Amino acid sequence: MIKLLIYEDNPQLREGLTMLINGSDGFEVLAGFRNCDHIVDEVNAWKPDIILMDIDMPGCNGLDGLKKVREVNDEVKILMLTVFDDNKNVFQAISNGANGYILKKTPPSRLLEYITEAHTGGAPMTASIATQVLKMFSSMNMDKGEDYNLSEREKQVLQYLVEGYSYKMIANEMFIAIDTVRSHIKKIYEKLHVNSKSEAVAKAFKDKLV
Amino acid sequence: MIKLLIYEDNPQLREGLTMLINGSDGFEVLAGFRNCDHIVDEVNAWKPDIILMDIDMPGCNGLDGLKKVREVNDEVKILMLTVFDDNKNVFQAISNGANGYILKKTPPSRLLEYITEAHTGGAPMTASIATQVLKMFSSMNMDKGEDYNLSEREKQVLQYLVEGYSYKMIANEMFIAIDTVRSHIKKIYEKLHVNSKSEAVAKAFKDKLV
DNA sequence: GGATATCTAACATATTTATGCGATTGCCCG
DNA sequence: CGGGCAATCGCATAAATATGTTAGATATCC
Repeated sequence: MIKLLIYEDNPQLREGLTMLINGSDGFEVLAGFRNCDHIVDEVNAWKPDIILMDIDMPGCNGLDGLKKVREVNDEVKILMLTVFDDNKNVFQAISNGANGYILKKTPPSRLLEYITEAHTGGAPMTASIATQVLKMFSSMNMDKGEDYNLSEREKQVLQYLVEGYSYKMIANEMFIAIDTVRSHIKKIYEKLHVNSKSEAVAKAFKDKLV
Repeated sequence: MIKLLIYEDNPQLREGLTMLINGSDGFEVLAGFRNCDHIVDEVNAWKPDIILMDIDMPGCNGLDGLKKVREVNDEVKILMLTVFDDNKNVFQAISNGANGYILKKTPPSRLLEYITEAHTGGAPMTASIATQVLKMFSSMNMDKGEDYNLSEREKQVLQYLVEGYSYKMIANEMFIAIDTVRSHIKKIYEKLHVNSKSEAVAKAFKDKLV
């Protein structure tokens, strides 16, 4: 038996969801609330498996509720419900530990599937939401800027620089003379078009050389 | 009518998918191939709406195929098929522009739904895949590490350091004496627990202070 | 009023970096 | 075989940075 709490400010929708879910075998709605002002207490009291959480609620909204619950409970699965596939909210919800993100217009049959999936550890999301997520993903560039043709040895030295080593320490770590370290670094500066250690470090981060 | 190409090295599975899909109204499998060595030509010739692409194929695998197609065609929807919800591959596929990522064990009825969703612009993925994606998301921390209580002025100075300015240049930019710059930087080092410019720069990047 | 913090500034000194001009040893490639 | 290049070292010098100590002016908080 999967036990649920519902947070949804619209009474019609709340009742509708409750009836739908209670009318299905293996599901039980423990209670429904119109906002999540006291969600932590409520979760502690009812110990649900799943929470259906509307995003747009007066008072404490769904994202706040999500955060409040996650501060004290990582177990309960939280499905976010929303009317739009709003980029920003999706992102917020995901990084705050939501277990799924589905549109309210999801047909009832699908909703029950989603609940089941969430209960078994999946992360259900409607295809349109998934599109948002994937777009976000590919927009956060994972491409490694330029290459600069650094030699192996130069890459090692740069690595040490990034980690805050002095020339002397690098020489020790690499078993070479400090003057050799200088030589390498001079070459690195040429290749990166910089002329100081901190610029090289900055460039290494920016271009994801490290 | 949704037109598909199938790339799958296992003949049984390829035939099975073809029969399943051709047996359903509104779908048509144009052709099936055992690897994607000539995928660009094939896509140009057949002009499919959707490509079902196995990840694990001998010769040119699914990820390579994905890349090759995306170099010349952003329109066709590509659904990746896989036996495992392998973290690394999911990630690769997503950043290379796949439109969905589904497990082969997906029941036939669902598969057709997924194809339809992809065709209408959605990004179908099975719940277990979505879990992977969400995990990746929350692991790539968007949280701004610590705060370090840098004062306004100190933040400005750090900003200049990150941009590769020397003390002298910073003094000029900020209309203060170079000794004052020194003072600020000393304080910054204390607060960040570092003792060199490049360490401070590195920390600024790591903790997203800039 | 006193404690605390920031911003400002100065002086001294030791260490580190940046730069230039070498040189030798291998190694690969045409 | 000779030319190019990476890797190794040396020396010298100028510039930048790190560290310590001190201190006045201001603002804020209790």
